[in-house]
Amino acid sequence: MPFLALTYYVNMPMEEVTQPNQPGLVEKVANYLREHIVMDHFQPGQRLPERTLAVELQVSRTPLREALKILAAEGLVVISPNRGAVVADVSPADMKEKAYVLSVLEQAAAELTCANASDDDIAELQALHYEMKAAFLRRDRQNYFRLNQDIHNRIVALSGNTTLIDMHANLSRQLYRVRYLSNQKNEKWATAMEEHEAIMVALEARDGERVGRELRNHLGKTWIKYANGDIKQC
Amino acid sequence: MPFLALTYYVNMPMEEVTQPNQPGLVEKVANYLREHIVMDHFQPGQRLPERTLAVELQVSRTPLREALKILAAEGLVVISPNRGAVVADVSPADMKEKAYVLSVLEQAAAELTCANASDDDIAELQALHYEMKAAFLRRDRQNYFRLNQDIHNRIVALSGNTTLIDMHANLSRQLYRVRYLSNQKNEKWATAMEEHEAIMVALEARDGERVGRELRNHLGKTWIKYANGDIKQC
DNA sequence: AGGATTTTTTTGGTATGCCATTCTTGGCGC
DNA sequence: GCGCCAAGAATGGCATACCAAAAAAATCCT
Repeated sequence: MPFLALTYYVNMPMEEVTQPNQPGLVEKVANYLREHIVMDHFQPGQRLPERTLAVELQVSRTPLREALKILAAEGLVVISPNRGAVVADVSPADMKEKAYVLSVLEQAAAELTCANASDDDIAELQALHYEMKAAFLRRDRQNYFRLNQDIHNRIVALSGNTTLIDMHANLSRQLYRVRYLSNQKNEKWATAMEEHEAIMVALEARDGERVGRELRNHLGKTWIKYANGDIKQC
Repeated sequence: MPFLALTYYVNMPMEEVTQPNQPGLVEKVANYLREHIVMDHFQPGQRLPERTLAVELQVSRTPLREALKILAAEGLVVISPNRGAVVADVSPADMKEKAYVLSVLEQAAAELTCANASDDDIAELQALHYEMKAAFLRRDRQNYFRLNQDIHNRIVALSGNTTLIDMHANLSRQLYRVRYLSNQKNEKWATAMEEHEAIMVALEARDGERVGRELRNHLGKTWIKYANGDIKQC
């Protein structure tokens, strides 16, 4: 049975880059490969031979190739001419790079959100924040993670800048695994929670500059530090 | 003769997203379409039928389709399931969005560059800056534009963050036409030049925060304002 | 036996054909 | 005359076949 629905991941942003009303085969294949890559079921550097993969996924080479092109444009695989596709290297250095850019994007989004969001939007963010705090107090890492992602994504979504939103979603996908692992073994959970509190306070005050700064600092401390360690230690 | 080498554009960043050592047919097609799209030889919203385009370009549908997928991932075309590809809308609103994100990325890059670049790198930037000033004094818009782009791209390149560099290059491509037109008819050329002077001074002082701020302000004033006008007025 | 060369095999690149879906248009009924 | 429905035409989606290039393996020569 191909295309098993990977239900064990939580709140991964999918397919914001294009808007396929009814996903075709290429989208399915792309999603499938994307999930397996970001969940590290494929080793970085591993070759992705077209024919064997095609028979495994029970699809033809054509949609597979198109899916690989998409993934290449997203930076998840690297295609060398006449050499085929390999899973892109996800070295700690790469993750740090991407995390840095992500923090920059979220900072910028936060500033826009402070300027543009309605009071109801802010209220909803606060509601989610308190839900997350509840999960924190219950030591419910799963829901904490989900709500945390939701809050960050919403802050970006509220910016109203679709370019920003798409780029953020794309980077977010690529960092999903690091984020997930970071959440599982983050010893400074309480600190992260405090930082979130500060972010929400600044957000309520609509102090865009401050929200952006807190957010960037928060992200930097949470992931970049983690990416310094060996990614493979899972 | 297909694939005429569009030599009339200046210093457009091409193909930083992937690194095809020897460009295959798909890359050629993608480059060709990309150039024509950003140079506005295709109307936004115009359909891109596979068969007719394939015969025009004298290639088969397969590489064409793959090229379109890449362009879709880059945001230049929109592919609807069973509806085909159309040139992505480049409304002033879209351009403003992209320009904003670009300014954010350049700001972040500038901060990294101030921290990481060697003195020689800074010196080279200053050299380019004075070349550009020379072009300004000669009222040589063509070379001014080229050198201006070169300086901005180098500042980003010196950040050392390849993710940032790739994203910047991608956005830069999409904004190429707006930038070009803006350069052709920018009345506040002297102001832009002054801002560039300020940027270089801050860069020499390696004041990352100030460079970033000046840069973002500069970009905002130069393009976002222009994007407010009717893009079609060319 | 070792290395270089040639042959075989694997793999990616491209073209083409068939099928499904969608758009169009002509005809029928209201 | 207007609108709806159906049949045909156009178009995209997918599969397959063939070709070229690169990698691997076997053979031949030294």
